[in-house]
Amino acid sequence: MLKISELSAKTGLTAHTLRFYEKHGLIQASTRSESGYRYYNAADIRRVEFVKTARSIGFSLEDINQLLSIRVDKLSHSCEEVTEITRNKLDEVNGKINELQSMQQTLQILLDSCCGGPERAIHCSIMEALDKDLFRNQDNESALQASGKVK
Amino acid sequence: MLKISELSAKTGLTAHTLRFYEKHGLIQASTRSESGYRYYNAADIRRVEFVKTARSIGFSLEDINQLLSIRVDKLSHSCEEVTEITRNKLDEVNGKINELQSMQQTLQILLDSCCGGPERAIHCSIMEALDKDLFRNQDNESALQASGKVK
DNA sequence: ATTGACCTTAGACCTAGCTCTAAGGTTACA
DNA sequence: TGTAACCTTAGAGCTAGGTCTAAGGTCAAT
Repeated sequence: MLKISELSAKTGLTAHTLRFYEKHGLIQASTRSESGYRYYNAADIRRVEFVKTARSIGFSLEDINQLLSIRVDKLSHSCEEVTEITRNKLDEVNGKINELQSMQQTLQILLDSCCGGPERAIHCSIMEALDKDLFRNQDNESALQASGKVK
Repeated sequence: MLKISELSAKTGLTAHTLRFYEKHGLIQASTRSESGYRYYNAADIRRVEFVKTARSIGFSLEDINQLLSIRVDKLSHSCEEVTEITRNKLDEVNGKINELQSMQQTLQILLDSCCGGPERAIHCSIMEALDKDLFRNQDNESALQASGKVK
């Protein structure tokens, strides 16, 4: 049975975070001392590790709550339910990657278009691009190329 | 000279957002009526469009504040300053993409490892993987493959 | 018995970028 | 003159996941 600071040391999660997870229904100390101290047994600890692992993969606390309710009663749940949570998360991650890759491309085009030197910014092609709003549509690259700013 | 609702219609930003940007020093209505109504002239509008464009690329409001202070006095600033802001943003975006791609890989491996069917979750390989903490290090794929869960 | 390290709770604070509400003043049109 | 649609401000609320504080109780070692 571990006290909260010992569990904190074992898991790398702060005592604050452990209490926060408890408040949100993710974990629990199945025993409390008379004075109210939390004591975590082996099963409690495994549950905390599960949460930590799921969190490190990127699952939200809400996702994890769902996964945990499957975990405590696996007979009543199917692999399909687990894969659905996982697939939803993957879709979300893929969506974010696409957004970021779009930003990445635009930023790279901007960088390629500018000399980047000590010249005064009076004709800086990045500033011009932002001013001319070459990004109204998805056609950034061709718009910038048409503007003659890409090397 | 546009009133705030007209500028809102023109830019697609809400009046709330325009006031919010003003509060954060990004934009301004250079004229106010006697009763306090904001009136935006052509230069004000171009500045708002600049902010909107920069925002759509992913620059933070703080980045945009820096870009704007360059924009109003280009003679005192260099292309180098502009590219530094842009490069920092690109680095940040690349960092996020890397994180997300790592999640993506892990989630894909999990999905590949599970039947995803109506079977009871009692031996679900995703649940097992989360329980066994196969993600303590970066070696996710080989750990999962070693566990024999990848098809 | 005292000290210092630990534990408890409720609740405030943080980020970033909005989004909305309340309470009231202004303007345009019928 | 009425009323609907607009405008103003200050400030609260939202998301997500913590992070921290205050005020106080407990425990172990000296």
